[in-house]
Amino acid sequence: MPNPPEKPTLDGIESRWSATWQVEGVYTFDRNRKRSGVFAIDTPPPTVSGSLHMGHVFSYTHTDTLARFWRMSGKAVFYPMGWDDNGLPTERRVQNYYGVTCDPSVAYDPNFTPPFHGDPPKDHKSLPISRPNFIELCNELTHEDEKVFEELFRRLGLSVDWSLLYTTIEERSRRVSQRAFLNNLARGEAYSQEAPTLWDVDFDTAVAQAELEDRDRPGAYHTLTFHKTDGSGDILIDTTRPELLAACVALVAHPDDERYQPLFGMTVRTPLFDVEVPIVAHSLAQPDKGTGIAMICTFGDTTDVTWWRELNLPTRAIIARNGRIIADAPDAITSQRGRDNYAAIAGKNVRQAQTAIVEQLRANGEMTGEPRAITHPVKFFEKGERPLEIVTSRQWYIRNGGREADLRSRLVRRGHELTWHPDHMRHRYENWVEGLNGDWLISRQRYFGVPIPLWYPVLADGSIDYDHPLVPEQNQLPIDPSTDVPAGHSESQRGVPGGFIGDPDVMDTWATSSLTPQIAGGWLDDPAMFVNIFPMDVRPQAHEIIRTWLFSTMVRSHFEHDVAPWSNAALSGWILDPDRKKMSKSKGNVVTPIDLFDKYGSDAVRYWAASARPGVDTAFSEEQMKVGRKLATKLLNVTKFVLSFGDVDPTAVPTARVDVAMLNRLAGVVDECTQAFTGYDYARSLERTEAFFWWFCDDYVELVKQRAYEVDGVSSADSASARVALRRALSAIQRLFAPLIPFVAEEVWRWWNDISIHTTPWPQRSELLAGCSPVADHEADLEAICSILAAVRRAKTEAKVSQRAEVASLAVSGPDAALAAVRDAMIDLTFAGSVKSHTLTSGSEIVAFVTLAATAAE
RNA sequence: GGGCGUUUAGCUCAGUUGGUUAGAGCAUCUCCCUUACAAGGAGAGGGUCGGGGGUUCGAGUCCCUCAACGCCCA
Repeated sequence: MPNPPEKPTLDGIESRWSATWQVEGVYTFDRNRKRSGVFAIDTPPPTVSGSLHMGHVFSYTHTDTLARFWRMSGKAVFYPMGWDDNGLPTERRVQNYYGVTCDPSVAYDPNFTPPFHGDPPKDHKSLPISRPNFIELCNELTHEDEKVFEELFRRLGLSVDWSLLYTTIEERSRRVSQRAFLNNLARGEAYSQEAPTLWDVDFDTAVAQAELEDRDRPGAYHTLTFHKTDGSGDILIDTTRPELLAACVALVAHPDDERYQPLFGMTVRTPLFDVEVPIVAHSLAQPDKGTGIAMICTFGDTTDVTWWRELNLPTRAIIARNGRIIADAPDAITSQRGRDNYAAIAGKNVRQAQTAIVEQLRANGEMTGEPRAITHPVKFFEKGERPLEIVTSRQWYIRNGGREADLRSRLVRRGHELTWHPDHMRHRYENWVEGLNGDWLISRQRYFGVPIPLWYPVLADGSIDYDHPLVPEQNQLPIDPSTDVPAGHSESQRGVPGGFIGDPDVMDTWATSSLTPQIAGGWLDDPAMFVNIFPMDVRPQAHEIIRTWLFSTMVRSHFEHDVAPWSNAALSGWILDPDRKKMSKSKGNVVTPIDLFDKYGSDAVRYWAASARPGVDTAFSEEQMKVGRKLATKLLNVTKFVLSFGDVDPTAVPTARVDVAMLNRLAGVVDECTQAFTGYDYARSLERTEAFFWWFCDDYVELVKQRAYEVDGVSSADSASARVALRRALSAIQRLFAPLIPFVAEEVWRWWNDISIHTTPWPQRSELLAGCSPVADHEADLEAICSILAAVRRAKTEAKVSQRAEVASLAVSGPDAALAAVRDAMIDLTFAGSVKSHTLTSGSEIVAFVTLAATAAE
């Protein structure tokens, strides 16, 4: 027996149904289902050290609607959650929160307590602590942050199976990450190399190409005078980095540049340092930039690295990892004045060095004119504050096609195997892969991360043999080579000749998060389940991390499984503020999701999110949330109305023309929504459902209400038709809304059902129309009938009378087919419009003449 | 500089393979307390579909071109 409450309300439905879903295990993944019966989602693990914002709410809602649709469609949905707590963002947050820094030279203190828990005073000088203490704090704080995240996502109504939760630093992830790396190593896909590396001097770590960004920075061209060694004069070059003059190894011009063609092969002497360098030709030199001839230094930018490599130039590095000029001058500087000039910049940072060099150049007359200010793009680590330098260091790489055209094209083809939502996002992937210019640098000189699981032999002379790393046993994983010991060795051999030393580095966060399908899916722990979920169905994510997360996941899967890790990639758009700017903290336009849940309800916020087309940047709109709340309220009320007739004979069949027509229209909506969701277009499904729903409430329900009530003059058969049609429609409508506004859908469903709507099958055309006679053109029928209803309403509105006012006579004329439909619906039109008498006559166009009854006031 | 996207009503956006008079919501205006719902309902006004050119019987939709805005990559 249906049991709607006396006063339906949206208050408290989130907490009530969240709790019920948890208890009933509504979202528990059935791990016995075979691959064809599974829909598997590679959920993005949010960075827990960051804050929760509307962007999360927005994109995670999109994924959840898909999960719910497929679950109702009979799939076992693999929908895990993960927390990305690994890596630099967590380190930074821990430093700021507790007022500490990690110093590996400090000894572990088992009784350590941090000086602060949040908001250290501004003048606090951060306290150096040991690496184990630091990692303890990282784990402690991320655990707190994760609780807040889980609370938000539960409140949002994500249908994740929380028993599948993983974090990117936990034991399982470290094991998967190290195992995958060792597999890459064994197959020759990972290698270490001493090479020029992009280096952040503040974070003191190498960074990868994918983490770079160009930022426009002010700079200045300085015109330097180089002296031809044959004494035939000087050459002027423009540079923005005169401080690297001591690192100059050549001058370069374009091979087609007629101005410099005669000089190729000659040598010049550098200003200040008197080093003889060749003049070389390379097509990357830009004739229209400055004087058209540039100095090559080791290393000022990535072009220098290319020139150095392709032209086989010597190395004269002068910048240390701390961003300062190293103490010892390159051997190539031999003149006394050169060594004196170098001594004047040694130990300075690059800005100070530039000032000093410019002074020296001026004093020696080797700079022409004044520096000319320009703005130019400079490479930064995306999280960094100072320009990257390039230093030479030993690092680990995973091949990604950046150095092999063959692999590159195979990875491009892998991208073609995906269905992209929206489709044009495929170009981002292709552009990125085709533009790679080096392999993926995965080692980071940091602390909180998955260690590179290797040791190296220390040779008799104390040098380290990087070419023959010692590899752990698989059952040892995960290891920390700074505390664990390789097989056949003892701790006493650490760091001594004839012994070993652990790799001090950790892997980049992406090197682990590129394995989320393997971590969440149980690659190592639950291979029986893994074959049932992998390759997964969909990777939902933000488009700005196609080059990092999506691509790196593709690389790992390509190597490990020789397959694309998913069949679909769904790229979410951004949230824009009402001025079409990307929402950000600094602009002060960020709204807290919890406040919006409190204000409008989770369903209303989801409604706003689900209204956005897949992949489209979307304006933040509280107006849309208000509309969503209205919709939820309407669903409560109309459900109460439909259920107010008590039990309905399950064998009853709709017979009235308008009832069958309505169900046919709804069947069409069901088809459209099924098709839309199958194509990942939750927004279209919402739009179609919603449009139908408002028509259903405003026209259909108003038409049949009196008949359903079985007021005087209505037969019980006609009444039964309306009641069963209402009931069938209600059931389908609630289920169509369930993926989108799951709380209110569950609320109204449970008024008359025992099982959760979210595990109830998705509606079907056949159930709506079961037993109904076929109709020729239900849309024409509905349009004819509703046009008469509208005409009656318009007449009353224009007369400024109540819609209850009586119609003395209604004269309808129109084509026979339309008249037939109107005739069959006349009982409804009569009650809905308070029509006292009517006539139906043939005509060309359907048209109604409405004569209102005289009222007492007139 | 290369790639991609967007441009439709005051605002936010639909408009699928070209096909009646281009739609919705919000906002505005008018009216109505009708027993599912006033956190509601009925109705109205509002657009040379960014500019220009072309293909076609027919273009918001296809082609060319220009412009503005945005994003990704150099």
